[in-house]
Amino acid sequence: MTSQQRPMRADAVRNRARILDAARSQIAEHGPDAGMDEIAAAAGVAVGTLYRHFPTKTDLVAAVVAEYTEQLTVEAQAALARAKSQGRPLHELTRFLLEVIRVSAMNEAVKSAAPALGTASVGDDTRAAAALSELIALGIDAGTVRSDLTVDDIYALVLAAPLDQPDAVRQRWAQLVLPGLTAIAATIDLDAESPL
Amino acid sequence: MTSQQRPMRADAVRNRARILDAARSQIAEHGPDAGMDEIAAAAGVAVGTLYRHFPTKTDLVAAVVAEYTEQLTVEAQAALARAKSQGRPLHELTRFLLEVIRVSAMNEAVKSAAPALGTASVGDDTRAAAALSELIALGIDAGTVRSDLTVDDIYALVLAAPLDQPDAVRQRWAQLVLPGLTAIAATIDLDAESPL
Amino acid sequence: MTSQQRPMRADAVRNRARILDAARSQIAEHGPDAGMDEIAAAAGVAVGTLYRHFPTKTDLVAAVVAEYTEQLTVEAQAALARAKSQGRPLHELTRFLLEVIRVSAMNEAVKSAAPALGTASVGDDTRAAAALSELIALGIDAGTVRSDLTVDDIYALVLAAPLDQPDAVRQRWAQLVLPGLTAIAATIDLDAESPL
Amino acid sequence: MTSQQRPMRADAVRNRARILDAARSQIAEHGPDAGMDEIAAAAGVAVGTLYRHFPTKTDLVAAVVAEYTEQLTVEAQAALARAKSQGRPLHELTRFLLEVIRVSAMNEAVKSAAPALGTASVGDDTRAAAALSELIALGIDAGTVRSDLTVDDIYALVLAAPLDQPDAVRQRWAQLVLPGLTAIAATIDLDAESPL
DNA sequence: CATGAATGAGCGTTCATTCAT
DNA sequence: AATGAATGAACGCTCATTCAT
Repeated sequence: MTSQQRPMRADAVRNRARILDAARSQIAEHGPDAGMDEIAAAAGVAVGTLYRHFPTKTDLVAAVVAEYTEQLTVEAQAALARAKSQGRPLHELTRFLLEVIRVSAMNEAVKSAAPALGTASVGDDTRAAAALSELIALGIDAGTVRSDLTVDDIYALVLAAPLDQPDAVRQRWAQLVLPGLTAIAATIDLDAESPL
Repeated sequence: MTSQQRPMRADAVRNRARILDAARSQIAEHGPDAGMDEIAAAAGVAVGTLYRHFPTKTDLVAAVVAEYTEQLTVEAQAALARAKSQGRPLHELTRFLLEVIRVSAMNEAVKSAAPALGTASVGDDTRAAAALSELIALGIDAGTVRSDLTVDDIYALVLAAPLDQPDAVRQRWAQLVLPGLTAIAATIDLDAESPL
Repeated sequence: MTSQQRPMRADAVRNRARILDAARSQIAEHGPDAGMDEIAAAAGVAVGTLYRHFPTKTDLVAAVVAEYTEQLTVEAQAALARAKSQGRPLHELTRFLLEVIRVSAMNEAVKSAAPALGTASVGDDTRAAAALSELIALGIDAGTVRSDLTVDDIYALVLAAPLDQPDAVRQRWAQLVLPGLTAIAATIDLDAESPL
Repeated sequence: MTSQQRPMRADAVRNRARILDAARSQIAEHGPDAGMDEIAAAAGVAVGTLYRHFPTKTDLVAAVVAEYTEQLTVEAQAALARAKSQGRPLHELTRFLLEVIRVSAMNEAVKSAAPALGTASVGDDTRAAAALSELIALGIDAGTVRSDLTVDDIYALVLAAPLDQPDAVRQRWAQLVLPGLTAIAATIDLDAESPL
């Protein structure tokens, strides 16, 4: 996949990276309507070069999204590894979500741009899903994570996070949402209207 | 704001309503890129007429969003009224959020379109804010709603709801998120890693 | 076909005509690669106006070609009418071909552009075909036109005429080719190598 | 012209031939818009190599056309040689034209591409002209070829032949056109409207 | 010398907005 | 007041040509 028949030329590699950086920041700044010419200019290359690396705009956005999901995977696997070695799976799950919304801030517009362009959305990465699934199972076994939590729940929360908001808003969002992942949350009766 | 210098002519009123309906459905269907010509055609008027009522596309989208926030206001005031007459503020708050995500489903694309166009976002309606503020206060007094909850929290959650997802996803989201609004949620120590 | 639901606005009619004129001359001058912007500029309108009248370049070229085939039809029908009233069908056929190559000179590049753009080619007009068919029949009956001549032969010759050449070349071409349409031509034995 | 200062390297010779073959087939298949990259790929070389041999696209097309005119020359000289040894110059002239339209079928797109690119057109080859001139003179002396026929007439006919049509159409075209080259054709009075 | 990545003017087309009718 | 034709900047993309490797 990432291997090439021939190694790419050094300048081509550099240009590809610069284009991806430029695309990420331009899309983050101007939304899905960021122009290819502007992305190219921001990358310091001509449009033709951009198109040599990414034949269509959809391809370019897909590549940016892929970079982002790769980050998710790395975070998920690291969280699982820590939970295995040090225990505390709920803590790791919490930390994973906080970390995700942190790194996602720059990628928000990218994420919202993706569906509009027909690109596979965030959350298709099976390696990330496997790691999260195992992490949740550890938490449920430990009795700290609510027993009906699924990987899809995590993805839904990530997709619904206010990633484009300032850090304070995102932190507050986490404070409101994270309790819902704990074992105790499942026991709350919202209709009881009693202080518990 | 909603008052006019002169009463609008009957046909102008009708045209305005038809344009708003058309705009809502076109934006919902085709996203923020719905064209002014298509909206005009769907409304059964010419573009020129559309521009007489809404000088720019941004104005049109703002009007659609305003219609939506008006709905929020109505819901919030009804919830407050019920809480006052029947008690159970947490229940009403919960019900409000569920209702909001229900009516919002049709408006999701509209909401996502708004920021892209520089329109003031959902949540600026002071009447809704007043009602919610009072409702939250009732709940805190009753000891069922978490004591640090604010109106902005509610707006943040609404903005972060997966409104464009199927009903099942939205219901699940509510199950995960609503516990975070209760008094007990504030007592959970996410780092304790104990079953509580 | 040429009727409209509503009569076009006067300026729209004028613009359509100017666009067709400009398209004909630009395509004649620069070949099928004449740019839409240049055509629009030559017509004194903006590109958008051009696209309002002709949604794609193919449509524009098709319209230019249609104008040309309409001319062919008129010529063919006039030739038939004269042959009926005055006799001399071979003379009329000859005159038709000469007239066609005369009016075609300006349209040559257009004709060559048409196939390249997927437009139906010259020669699809059934009214012209009907008139020519009848004209040929008259000539064969009179014993002056070769008895195996068909309408397709005429079209083939028109398509093969050196329309883009100067008038002298086209006249010479006619001198060489027209004898082949006569009854006597069919009697020539090219292999006999005798003076006849 | 075809001589070189230094003999080309063996691989350069091979590359030049492969490029010309590729150019001929690509232009024949995709028309004048065949891309330099595609031609290079079809030739199995990189674009840079293509440009080393032919500094511009026009040069490349000119070379393809030159190859074609070389074929014409060979045919014309062979026809002349046969007419000298065996007599029957009209037969040879006829055969030459039939042969030309046969070999030209593959080159039609090339020919039509040439003018569009500003390349000198077919018919500049003086060796072919000399042979044809002599051949025509033989035919006039024999009394079988029309006495006013010139080499330019032949070229005009070749350029105007429906080379891109199926074989049947081209054969029919020959049947219609060849009589016009005979001595007898010059005697036909198109206006007489008599059966001769 | 060959390679193929980079260039950038130019293309066909779209669409928010303006203005003559 | 409504109409819809006209505007033109901007878009995604192509391709003949150049030049670093």
